[in-house]
Amino acid sequence: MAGETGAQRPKYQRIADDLKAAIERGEYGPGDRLPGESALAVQYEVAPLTARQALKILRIEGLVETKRGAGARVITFRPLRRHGIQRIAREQWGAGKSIWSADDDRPTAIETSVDTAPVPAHIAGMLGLEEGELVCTRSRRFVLREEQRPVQLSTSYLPYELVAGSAIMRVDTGEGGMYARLAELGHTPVRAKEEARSRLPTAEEAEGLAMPLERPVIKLCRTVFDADGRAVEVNEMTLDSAAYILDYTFDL
Amino acid sequence: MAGETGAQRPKYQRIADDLKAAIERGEYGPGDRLPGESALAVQYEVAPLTARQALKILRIEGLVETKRGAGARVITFRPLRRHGIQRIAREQWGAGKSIWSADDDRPTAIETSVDTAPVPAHIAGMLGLEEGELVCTRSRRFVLREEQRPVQLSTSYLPYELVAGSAIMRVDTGEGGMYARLAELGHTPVRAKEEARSRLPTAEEAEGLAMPLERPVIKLCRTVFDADGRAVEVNEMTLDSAAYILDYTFDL
DNA sequence: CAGTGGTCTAGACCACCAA
DNA sequence: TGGTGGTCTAGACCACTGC
Repeated sequence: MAGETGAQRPKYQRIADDLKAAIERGEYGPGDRLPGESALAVQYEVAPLTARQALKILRIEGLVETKRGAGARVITFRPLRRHGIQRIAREQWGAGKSIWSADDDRPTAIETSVDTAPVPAHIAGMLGLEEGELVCTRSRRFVLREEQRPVQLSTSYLPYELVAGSAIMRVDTGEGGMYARLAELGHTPVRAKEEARSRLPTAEEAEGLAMPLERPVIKLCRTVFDADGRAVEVNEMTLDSAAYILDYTFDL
Repeated sequence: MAGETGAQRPKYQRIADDLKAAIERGEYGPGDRLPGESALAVQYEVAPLTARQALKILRIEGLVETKRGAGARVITFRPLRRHGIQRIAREQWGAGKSIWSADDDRPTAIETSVDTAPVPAHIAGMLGLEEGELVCTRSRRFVLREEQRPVQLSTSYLPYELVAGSAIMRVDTGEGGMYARLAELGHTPVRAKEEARSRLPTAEEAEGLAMPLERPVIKLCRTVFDADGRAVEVNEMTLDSAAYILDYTFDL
Protein backbone atom coordinates (compact mmCIF):
# COMPACT_ATOMS: atom_id res chain seq x y z
CA MET A 1 0.00 0.00 0.00
CA ALA A 2 2.70 2.45 0.88
CA GLY A 3 5.32 3.16 -1.69
CA GLU A 4 3.96 6.15 -3.50
CA THR A 5 5.56 9.43 -2.63
CA GLY A 6 7.84 9.53 0.38
CA ALA A 7 8.22 5.79 0.88
CA GLN A 8 6.14 5.24 4.01
CA ARG A 9 4.21 7.88 5.83
CA PRO A 10 4.48 7.35 9.60
CA LYS A 11 1.67 5.43 11.21
CA TYR A 12 0.60 8.34 13.38
CA GLN A 13 0.27 10.47 10.26
CA ARG A 14 -1.91 7.90 8.61
CA ILE A 15 -4.12 7.65 11.66
CA ALA A 16 -4.36 11.42 11.82
CA ASP A 17 -5.29 11.53 8.15
CA ASP A 18 -8.04 8.99 8.76
CA LEU A 19 -9.46 10.93 11.67
CA LYS A 20 -9.33 14.21 9.78
CA ALA A 21 -11.12 12.64 6.85
CA ALA A 22 -13.77 11.23 9.17
CA ILE A 23 -14.36 14.66 10.68
CA GLU A 24 -14.45 16.17 7.21
CA ARG A 25 -17.10 13.65 6.18
CA GLY A 26 -19.17 14.66 9.17
CA GLU A 27 -18.76 11.28 10.78
CA TYR A 28 -17.87 13.15 13.94
CA GLY A 29 -19.76 16.38 14.43
CA PRO A 30 -18.90 19.35 16.63
CA GLY A 31 -18.83 18.28 20.26
CA ASP A 32 -18.61 14.59 19.46
CA ARG A 33 -16.06 12.49 21.25
CA LEU A 34 -13.38 10.81 19.17
CA PRO A 35 -12.21 7.29 20.01
CA GLY A 36 -9.78 7.44 22.92
CA GLU A 37 -6.14 6.70 22.39
CA SER A 38 -6.44 3.20 23.75
CA ALA A 39 -9.34 2.48 21.42
CA LEU A 40 -7.32 3.82 18.50
CA ALA A 41 -4.35 1.76 19.58
CA VAL A 42 -6.45 -1.39 19.43
CA GLN A 43 -8.16 -0.44 16.19
CA TYR A 44 -4.95 0.38 14.33
CA GLU A 45 -2.83 -2.17 16.17
CA VAL A 46 -0.29 0.35 17.39
CA ALA A 47 1.07 1.37 20.76
CA PRO A 48 -0.91 3.93 22.77
CA LEU A 49 1.82 6.52 22.29
CA THR A 50 1.51 6.24 18.53
CA ALA A 51 -2.22 6.80 18.72
CA ARG A 52 -1.62 9.80 20.93
CA GLN A 53 0.75 11.34 18.40
CA ALA A 54 -2.08 11.17 15.89
CA LEU A 55 -4.46 12.97 18.23
CA LYS A 56 -1.81 15.56 18.92
CA ILE A 57 -1.83 16.51 15.25
CA LEU A 58 -5.56 17.17 15.33
CA ARG A 59 -5.12 19.23 18.46
CA ILE A 60 -2.43 21.36 16.87
CA GLU A 61 -4.68 22.02 13.90
CA GLY A 62 -7.47 23.06 16.22
CA LEU A 63 -9.82 20.31 15.08
CA VAL A 64 -10.25 18.74 18.50
CA GLU A 65 -9.93 19.80 22.08
CA THR A 66 -8.51 17.34 24.57
CA LYS A 67 -9.14 17.36 28.30
CA ARG A 68 -7.59 15.12 30.82
CA GLY A 69 -10.51 13.21 32.26
CA ALA A 70 -12.72 13.70 29.24
CA GLY A 71 -11.66 12.60 25.80
CA ALA A 72 -10.89 14.37 22.57
CA ARG A 73 -13.89 16.32 21.34
CA VAL A 74 -14.45 17.88 17.94
CA ILE A 75 -14.35 21.68 17.94
CA THR A 76 -16.86 23.91 16.21
CA PHE A 77 -14.28 25.19 13.81
CA ARG A 78 -15.23 28.52 12.37
CA PRO A 79 -12.14 30.67 12.12
CA LEU A 80 -12.57 34.35 12.80
CA ARG A 81 -11.85 36.71 9.95
CA ARG A 82 -9.90 39.73 11.02
CA HIS A 83 -9.94 42.61 8.57
CA GLY A 84 -6.63 44.27 9.20
CA ILE A 85 -7.28 47.41 7.23
CA GLN A 86 -10.96 48.26 7.14
CA ARG A 87 -11.36 47.62 10.82
CA ILE A 88 -9.23 50.57 11.76
CA ALA A 89 -10.22 52.77 8.86
CA ARG A 90 -11.09 56.30 9.79
CA GLU A 91 -14.72 55.85 8.84
CA GLN A 92 -15.02 53.41 11.68
CA TRP A 93 -13.80 55.34 14.66
CA GLY A 94 -14.62 58.65 13.00
CA ALA A 95 -18.28 57.66 13.07
CA GLY A 96 -18.12 56.64 16.68
CA LYS A 97 -18.14 52.93 16.00
CA SER A 98 -15.93 50.44 17.76
CA ILE A 99 -13.26 49.10 15.48
CA TRP A 100 -14.55 45.64 16.16
CA SER A 101 -17.77 46.31 14.32
CA ALA A 102 -15.84 46.00 11.09
CA ASP A 103 -15.29 42.31 11.69
CA ASP A 104 -17.57 39.55 10.61
CA ASP A 105 -17.49 38.11 14.06
CA ARG A 106 -17.77 40.99 16.41
CA PRO A 107 -18.44 38.91 19.49
CA THR A 108 -15.64 40.08 21.63
CA ALA A 109 -14.86 42.25 24.58
CA ILE A 110 -13.62 41.95 28.06
CA GLU A 111 -11.17 42.31 30.89
CA THR A 112 -9.54 45.63 30.23
CA SER A 113 -6.84 46.89 32.53
CA VAL A 114 -5.08 50.23 32.21
CA ASP A 115 -1.77 51.02 33.81
CA THR A 116 1.26 53.27 33.68
CA ALA A 117 4.73 51.78 33.56
CA PRO A 118 8.23 52.27 32.14
CA VAL A 119 8.29 51.38 28.47
CA PRO A 120 9.44 47.80 27.76
CA ALA A 121 12.76 47.62 25.95
CA HIS A 122 11.40 46.12 22.73
CA ILE A 123 8.65 48.76 22.52
CA ALA A 124 10.78 51.82 23.25
CA GLY A 125 12.36 51.96 19.82
CA MET A 126 9.07 51.60 18.01
CA LEU A 127 7.57 54.52 19.93
CA GLY A 128 10.72 56.60 19.72
CA LEU A 129 11.10 56.65 23.49
CA GLU A 130 14.15 56.39 25.69
CA GLU A 131 14.58 53.67 28.22
CA GLY A 132 12.80 54.53 31.43
CA GLU A 133 10.14 56.79 29.90
CA LEU A 134 6.59 56.07 30.87
CA VAL A 135 3.87 54.53 28.74
CA CYS A 136 0.21 53.97 29.26
CA THR A 137 -0.58 50.29 28.82
CA ARG A 138 -4.01 48.97 27.96
CA SER A 139 -4.22 45.20 28.27
CA ARG A 140 -7.25 43.35 27.05
CA ARG A 141 -8.43 39.83 26.66
CA PHE A 142 -11.03 39.05 24.02
CA VAL A 143 -13.44 36.19 24.43
CA LEU A 144 -16.08 34.84 22.08
CA ARG A 145 -19.30 35.76 23.74
CA GLU A 146 -21.25 32.60 23.06
CA GLU A 147 -18.65 29.93 23.39
CA GLN A 148 -16.74 31.58 26.22
CA ARG A 149 -13.65 30.86 24.18
CA PRO A 150 -10.70 33.25 24.54
CA VAL A 151 -9.22 34.20 21.19
CA GLN A 152 -6.95 37.17 21.63
CA LEU A 153 -4.65 38.88 24.08
CA SER A 154 -3.78 42.47 23.39
CA THR A 155 -1.63 45.14 24.99
CA SER A 156 -1.47 48.69 23.70
CA TYR A 157 1.39 51.00 24.57
CA LEU A 158 1.00 54.77 24.27
CA PRO A 159 3.44 57.48 25.35
CA TYR A 160 2.31 58.66 28.77
CA GLU A 161 3.20 62.24 27.97
CA LEU A 162 0.75 62.06 25.07
CA VAL A 163 -2.30 60.62 26.75
CA ALA A 164 -1.96 61.58 30.43
CA GLY A 165 -5.26 62.74 31.81
CA SER A 166 -7.25 61.79 28.73
CA ALA A 167 -10.00 59.22 28.45
CA ILE A 168 -7.48 56.85 26.95
CA MET A 169 -6.28 56.17 30.46
CA ARG A 170 -9.75 55.16 31.54
CA VAL A 171 -11.12 51.68 30.96
CA ASP A 172 -13.97 53.14 28.93
CA THR A 173 -12.51 55.35 26.25
CA GLY A 174 -15.91 56.55 25.07
CA GLU A 175 -17.49 56.84 21.65
CA GLY A 176 -15.16 56.02 18.77
CA GLY A 177 -12.62 54.54 21.13
CA MET A 178 -8.97 55.30 21.56
CA TYR A 179 -8.42 56.61 18.05
CA ALA A 180 -11.15 59.21 18.31
CA ARG A 181 -9.53 60.39 21.55
CA LEU A 182 -6.11 60.53 19.91
CA ALA A 183 -7.60 62.69 17.18
CA GLU A 184 -9.02 65.06 19.79
CA LEU A 185 -5.55 65.32 21.30
CA GLY A 186 -4.18 66.49 17.98
CA HIS A 187 -2.64 63.19 17.01
CA THR A 188 -5.06 61.86 14.44
CA PRO A 189 -3.96 58.40 13.35
CA VAL A 190 -3.28 58.48 9.62
CA ARG A 191 -1.07 55.48 8.99
CA ALA A 192 -0.59 52.03 10.42
CA LYS A 193 1.84 49.18 10.08
CA GLU A 194 1.09 45.62 11.04
CA GLU A 195 3.66 42.88 11.43
CA ALA A 196 2.59 39.27 11.73
CA ARG A 197 4.77 36.36 12.69
CA SER A 198 4.27 32.95 14.17
CA ARG A 199 5.84 31.19 17.14
CA LEU A 200 4.96 28.79 19.93
CA PRO A 201 3.15 30.38 22.86
CA THR A 202 4.69 31.02 26.21
CA ALA A 203 3.10 29.21 29.13
CA GLU A 204 1.20 32.39 30.04
CA GLU A 205 -0.07 32.94 26.51
CA ALA A 206 -1.23 29.34 26.19
CA GLU A 207 -3.06 29.59 29.48
CA GLY A 208 -4.62 32.93 28.67
CA LEU A 209 -5.89 31.62 25.35
CA ALA A 210 -6.83 28.19 26.72
CA MET A 211 -4.86 26.54 23.97
CA PRO A 212 -2.28 23.76 23.89
CA LEU A 213 1.40 24.57 24.23
CA GLU A 214 2.27 22.90 20.97
CA ARG A 215 0.01 25.04 18.77
CA PRO A 216 1.59 28.26 17.49
CA VAL A 217 0.22 31.70 18.12
CA ILE A 218 0.28 34.61 15.69
CA LYS A 219 2.09 37.57 17.12
CA LEU A 220 0.63 40.68 15.57
CA CYS A 221 2.28 44.03 16.21
CA ARG A 222 0.56 47.19 15.02
CA THR A 223 2.17 50.60 15.08
CA VAL A 224 -0.02 53.63 14.45
CA PHE A 225 1.37 56.97 13.29
CA ASP A 226 -0.03 60.50 13.28
CA ALA A 227 0.32 63.04 10.49
CA ASP A 228 3.77 64.07 11.73
CA GLY A 229 4.97 60.50 11.37
CA ARG A 230 5.13 60.07 15.11
CA ALA A 231 4.29 56.63 16.46
CA VAL A 232 1.42 57.14 18.85
CA GLU A 233 0.46 53.57 19.63
CA VAL A 234 2.01 50.14 19.54
CA ASN A 235 -0.41 47.27 19.96
CA GLU A 236 0.97 43.80 20.57
CA MET A 237 -1.57 41.07 19.97
CA THR A 238 -1.47 37.34 20.50
CA LEU A 239 -3.85 35.23 18.42
CA ASP A 240 -4.65 31.56 18.42
CA SER A 241 -3.27 30.58 15.04
CA ALA A 242 -6.01 28.03 14.48
CA ALA A 243 -8.77 30.52 15.22
CA TYR A 244 -7.99 33.34 12.83
CA ILE A 245 -7.79 34.27 9.19
CA LEU A 246 -6.03 37.57 8.61
CA ASP A 247 -7.50 39.63 5.81
CA TYR A 248 -5.89 42.63 4.13
CA THR A 249 -7.66 44.36 1.27
CA PHE A 250 -6.01 47.36 -0.37
CA ASP A 251 -5.71 49.40 -3.53
CA LEU A 252 -2.62 49.25 -5.69
CA MET B 1 15.09 18.22 41.87
CA ALA B 2 16.73 21.27 43.35
CA GLY B 3 14.26 24.06 42.63
CA GLU B 4 10.50 23.64 42.70
CA THR B 5 10.06 26.65 40.46
CA GLY B 6 8.62 24.79 37.53
CA ALA B 7 5.94 23.26 39.65
CA GLN B 8 4.24 21.45 36.79
CA ARG B 9 6.14 22.59 33.74
CA PRO B 10 7.10 19.42 31.87
CA LYS B 11 10.73 18.41 31.87
CA TYR B 12 10.98 18.62 28.10
CA GLN B 13 9.78 22.22 28.28
CA ARG B 14 12.44 23.07 30.83
CA ILE B 15 15.14 21.47 28.72
CA ALA B 16 13.90 23.32 25.65
CA ASP B 17 13.95 26.58 27.61
CA ASP B 18 17.53 25.91 28.64
CA LEU B 19 18.63 25.23 25.08
CA LYS B 20 16.82 28.26 23.73
CA ALA B 21 18.47 30.44 26.35
CA ALA B 22 21.88 29.00 25.48
CA ILE B 23 21.33 29.78 21.80
CA GLU B 24 20.10 33.25 22.73
CA ARG B 25 23.27 33.82 24.75
CA GLY B 26 25.32 32.85 21.74
CA GLU B 27 26.63 29.75 23.44
CA TYR B 28 25.73 27.92 20.26
CA GLY B 29 26.22 29.91 17.10
CA PRO B 30 24.71 29.35 13.65
CA GLY B 31 25.80 26.00 12.29
CA ASP B 32 26.93 24.67 15.65
CA ARG B 33 25.82 21.26 16.71
CA LEU B 34 23.68 20.95 19.81
CA PRO B 35 24.20 18.07 22.25
CA GLY B 36 22.54 14.95 20.87
CA GLU B 37 19.49 13.54 22.51
CA SER B 38 21.43 10.84 24.31
CA ALA B 39 23.84 13.43 25.69
CA LEU B 40 20.90 15.55 26.83
CA ALA B 41 19.30 12.51 28.38
CA VAL B 42 22.40 11.89 30.48
CA GLN B 43 22.89 15.54 31.33
CA TYR B 44 19.32 16.11 32.48
CA GLU B 45 18.80 12.58 33.79
CA VAL B 46 15.78 11.89 31.63
CA ALA B 47 14.83 9.27 29.08
CA PRO B 48 16.00 9.78 25.49
CA LEU B 49 12.43 10.37 24.33
CA THR B 50 12.05 13.24 26.76
CA ALA B 51 15.21 14.86 25.46
CA ARG B 52 13.94 14.43 21.94
CA GLN B 53 10.68 16.19 22.77
CA ALA B 54 12.77 19.16 23.84
CA LEU B 55 14.67 19.21 20.56
CA LYS B 56 11.40 18.92 18.72
CA ILE B 57 10.30 22.23 20.19
CA LEU B 58 13.38 23.99 18.87
CA ARG B 59 12.82 22.43 15.48
CA ILE B 60 9.23 23.65 15.36
CA GLU B 61 10.37 27.17 16.19
CA GLY B 62 12.92 27.01 13.43
CA LEU B 63 15.90 27.44 15.73
CA VAL B 64 17.57 24.19 14.77
CA GLU B 65 17.57 21.82 11.86
CA THR B 66 17.81 18.11 12.52
CA LYS B 67 19.07 15.49 10.14
CA ARG B 68 19.10 11.80 10.64
CA GLY B 69 22.73 10.90 10.64
CA ALA B 70 23.94 14.35 11.61
CA GLY B 71 22.77 16.04 14.78
CA ALA B 72 20.73 19.14 15.53
CA ARG B 73 22.38 22.25 14.17
CA VAL B 74 21.57 25.86 14.93
CA ILE B 75 19.99 27.73 12.05
CA THR B 76 21.01 31.16 10.85
CA PHE B 77 17.69 32.63 11.79
CA ARG B 78 16.95 35.78 9.89
CA PRO B 79 13.27 35.81 9.05
CA LEU B 80 12.32 37.29 5.72
CA ARG B 81 10.17 40.38 5.79
CA ARG B 82 7.45 40.28 3.19
CA HIS B 83 5.85 43.63 2.45
CA GLY B 84 2.35 42.67 1.46
CA ILE B 85 1.27 46.02 0.08
CA GLN B 86 4.22 47.96 -1.29
CA ARG B 87 5.58 44.95 -3.07
CA ILE B 88 2.72 44.85 -5.51
CA ALA B 89 2.14 48.60 -5.66
CA ARG B 90 1.69 49.96 -9.13
CA GLU B 91 4.93 51.90 -8.96
CA GLN B 92 6.73 48.60 -8.85
CA TRP B 93 5.46 46.79 -11.88
CA GLY B 94 4.53 50.03 -13.60
CA ALA B 95 8.22 50.92 -13.64
CA GLY B 96 9.20 47.55 -15.00
CA LYS B 97 10.58 46.22 -11.75
CA SER B 98 9.92 42.76 -10.46
CA ILE B 99 7.61 42.80 -7.51
CA TRP B 100 10.30 41.06 -5.52
CA SER B 101 12.55 44.08 -5.60
CA ALA B 102 10.27 45.67 -3.03
CA ASP B 103 11.37 43.21 -0.39
CA ASP B 104 14.29 43.62 1.94
CA ASP B 105 15.47 40.19 1.06
CA ARG B 106 15.19 39.88 -2.65
CA PRO B 107 17.37 36.80 -2.84
CA THR B 108 14.90 34.55 -4.42
CA ALA B 109 14.77 32.66 -7.60
CA ILE B 110 12.78 30.16 -9.25
CA GLU B 111 11.59 27.04 -10.94
CA THR B 112 8.66 28.26 -12.89
CA SER B 113 6.24 26.00 -14.65
CA VAL B 114 3.28 27.20 -16.68
CA ASP B 115 0.30 25.07 -17.55
CA THR B 116 -3.32 25.09 -18.60
CA ALA B 117 -5.87 23.07 -16.64
CA PRO B 118 -9.47 23.04 -15.46
CA VAL B 119 -9.93 25.41 -12.55
CA PRO B 120 -9.68 23.73 -9.14
CA ALA B 121 -12.94 23.75 -7.21
CA HIS B 122 -11.78 26.01 -4.41
CA ILE B 123 -10.41 28.57 -6.88
CA ALA B 124 -13.39 28.69 -9.25
CA GLY B 125 -15.54 30.80 -6.97
CA MET B 126 -12.82 33.32 -6.30
CA LEU B 127 -12.25 33.86 -10.02
CA GLY B 128 -15.93 33.83 -10.85
CA LEU B 129 -15.55 30.78 -13.07
CA GLU B 130 -17.72 27.76 -13.55
CA GLU B 131 -16.53 24.27 -12.87
CA GLY B 132 -14.58 22.92 -15.81
CA GLU B 133 -13.46 26.25 -17.21
CA LEU B 134 -9.79 26.55 -17.97
CA VAL B 135 -7.18 28.51 -16.08
CA CYS B 136 -3.56 29.28 -16.71
CA THR B 137 -1.48 28.11 -13.76
CA ARG B 138 1.93 29.47 -12.95
CA SER B 139 3.70 27.43 -10.27
CA ARG B 140 6.91 28.67 -8.73
CA ARG B 141 9.29 27.68 -6.03
CA PHE B 142 11.37 30.37 -4.37
CA VAL B 143 14.74 29.58 -2.90
CA LEU B 144 17.17 31.75 -0.97
CA ARG B 145 20.05 32.20 -3.33
CA GLU B 146 22.90 31.91 -0.86
CA GLU B 147 21.68 29.28 1.52
CA GLN B 148 19.89 27.19 -1.05
CA ARG B 149 16.97 27.19 1.34
CA PRO B 150 13.48 26.96 -0.15
CA VAL B 151 11.11 29.42 1.46
CA GLN B 152 7.98 29.67 -0.64
CA LEU B 153 5.75 27.72 -2.96
CA SER B 154 3.39 29.68 -5.14
CA THR B 155 0.73 28.92 -7.70
CA SER B 156 -1.10 31.62 -9.63
CA TYR B 157 -4.40 30.96 -11.36
CA LEU B 158 -5.60 33.21 -14.17
CA PRO B 159 -8.66 32.77 -16.40
CA TYR B 160 -7.42 31.16 -19.59
CA GLU B 161 -9.80 33.18 -21.68
CA LEU B 162 -8.12 36.31 -20.34
CA VAL B 163 -4.48 35.49 -20.86
CA ALA B 164 -4.43 32.99 -23.74
CA GLY B 165 -1.65 33.80 -26.14
CA SER B 166 -0.12 36.50 -23.97
CA ALA B 167 3.34 36.52 -22.41
CA ILE B 168 1.71 35.51 -19.15
CA MET B 169 1.61 32.00 -20.49
CA ARG B 170 5.32 32.02 -21.06
CA VAL B 171 7.82 31.29 -18.31
CA ASP B 172 9.40 34.71 -18.79
CA THR B 173 6.65 37.30 -18.58
CA GLY B 174 8.97 40.15 -19.52
CA GLU B 175 9.59 43.55 -18.01
CA GLY B 176 7.26 44.47 -15.19
CA GLY B 177 6.05 40.91 -14.92
CA MET B 178 2.58 39.50 -15.00
CA TYR B 179 0.86 42.65 -13.79
CA ALA B 180 2.33 44.81 -16.52
CA ARG B 181 1.04 42.26 -19.06
CA LEU B 182 -2.40 42.24 -17.47
CA ALA B 183 -2.47 46.03 -17.80
CA GLU B 184 -1.64 45.74 -21.50
CA LEU B 185 -4.53 43.34 -21.87
CA GLY B 186 -6.89 45.94 -20.49
CA HIS B 187 -7.16 44.46 -17.04
CA THR B 188 -4.98 46.72 -14.98
CA PRO B 189 -4.82 45.43 -11.42
CA VAL B 190 -6.19 48.06 -9.08
CA ARG B 191 -7.12 46.21 -5.95
CA ALA B 192 -5.88 43.20 -4.04
CA LYS B 193 -6.99 41.09 -1.14
CA GLU B 194 -4.71 38.86 0.88
CA GLU B 195 -5.86 36.18 3.28
CA ALA B 196 -3.41 34.57 5.67
CA ARG B 197 -4.01 31.54 7.76
CA SER B 198 -1.93 28.87 9.41
CA ARG B 199 -2.02 25.09 9.30
CA LEU B 200 0.27 22.09 9.28
CA PRO B 201 1.85 21.33 5.92
CA THR B 202 0.90 18.47 3.70
CA ALA B 203 3.63 15.94 2.99
CA GLU B 204 4.27 17.59 -0.38
CA GLU B 205 4.48 21.09 1.06
CA ALA B 206 6.87 19.99 3.80
CA GLU B 207 9.06 18.28 1.26
CA GLY B 208 8.99 21.20 -1.14
CA LEU B 209 9.98 23.60 1.60
CA ALA B 210 12.45 21.20 3.23
CA MET B 211 10.77 21.75 6.56
CA PRO B 212 9.55 19.39 9.29
CA LEU B 213 6.00 18.08 9.20
CA GLU B 214 5.23 19.39 12.65
CA ARG B 215 5.95 23.05 11.87
CA PRO B 216 3.02 25.03 10.46
CA VAL B 217 3.00 26.82 7.16
CA ILE B 218 1.31 30.11 6.40
CA LYS B 219 -1.19 29.77 3.61
CA LEU B 220 -1.44 33.09 1.86
CA CYS B 221 -4.12 33.61 -0.78
CA ARG B 222 -4.06 36.78 -2.83
CA THR B 223 -6.85 37.80 -5.17
CA VAL B 224 -6.20 40.66 -7.58
CA PHE B 225 -9.01 42.67 -9.18
CA ASP B 226 -9.16 44.96 -12.16
CA ALA B 227 -11.05 48.25 -12.39
CA ASP B 228 -14.28 46.45 -13.22
CA GLY B 229 -14.02 44.47 -9.99
CA ARG B 230 -13.24 41.32 -11.89
CA ALA B 231 -10.85 38.89 -10.22
CA VAL B 232 -8.01 38.43 -12.65
CA GLU B 233 -5.57 36.42 -10.57
CA VAL B 234 -5.62 34.18 -7.55
CA ASN B 235 -2.23 33.39 -6.08
CA GLU B 236 -1.95 30.64 -3.49
CA MET B 237 1.29 30.76 -1.56
CA THR B 238 2.78 28.46 1.03
CA LEU B 239 5.30 29.95 3.43
CA ASP B 240 7.48 28.42 6.09
CA SER B 241 5.95 30.01 9.18
CA ALA B 242 9.32 30.24 10.91
CA ALA B 243 10.94 32.01 7.99
CA TYR B 244 8.62 34.94 7.41
CA ILE B 245 7.35 38.12 8.93
CA LEU B 246 4.35 39.54 7.10
CA ASP B 247 4.28 43.30 6.90
CA TYR B 248 1.30 45.45 5.92
CA THR B 249 1.62 49.22 5.95
CA PHE B 250 -1.36 51.33 4.96
CA ASP B 251 -3.11 54.67 5.35
CA LEU B 252 -6.25 55.02 7.39
C1' DC C 1 31.85 1.83 10.13
C1' DA C 2 29.92 4.06 14.50
C1' DG C 3 26.72 7.39 15.83
C1' DT C 4 22.66 10.09 14.98
C1' DG C 5 17.86 11.08 14.91
C1' DG C 6 12.89 9.08 13.55
C1' DT C 7 9.69 5.78 14.67
C1' DC C 8 7.68 2.45 17.56
C1' DT C 9 6.64 -0.74 21.50
C1' DA C 10 5.19 -1.91 26.27
C1' DG C 11 4.87 -0.76 30.04
C1' DA C 12 4.22 2.99 34.37
C1' DC C 13 2.37 6.85 37.42
C1' DC C 14 -0.33 10.86 37.90
C1' DA C 15 -4.04 14.61 37.41
C1' DC C 16 -8.25 15.24 36.11
C1' DC C 17 -13.23 14.63 34.49
C1' DA C 18 -17.54 12.38 34.13
C1' DA C 19 -20.88 9.28 35.46
C1' DT D 1 -14.45 5.54 41.16
C1' DG D 2 -13.12 4.13 36.66
C1' DG D 3 -11.37 5.85 32.52
C1' DT D 4 -9.10 9.57 30.21
C1' DG D 5 -5.21 12.00 28.51
C1' DG D 6 -0.24 13.99 29.92
C1' DT D 7 4.15 12.72 31.11
C1' DC D 8 7.86 9.62 31.52
C1' DT D 9 10.88 5.40 31.39
C1' DA D 10 13.56 1.74 29.09
C1' DG D 11 14.16 -0.47 25.84
C1' DA D 12 14.11 -1.66 20.20
C1' DC D 13 14.86 -1.32 15.03
C1' DC D 14 15.81 1.36 11.04
C1' DA D 15 17.61 5.13 7.80
C1' DC D 16 20.74 8.05 7.30
C1' DT D 17 25.20 10.91 7.91
C1' DG D 18 29.86 11.51 8.55
C1' DC D 19 34.18 9.50 8.87
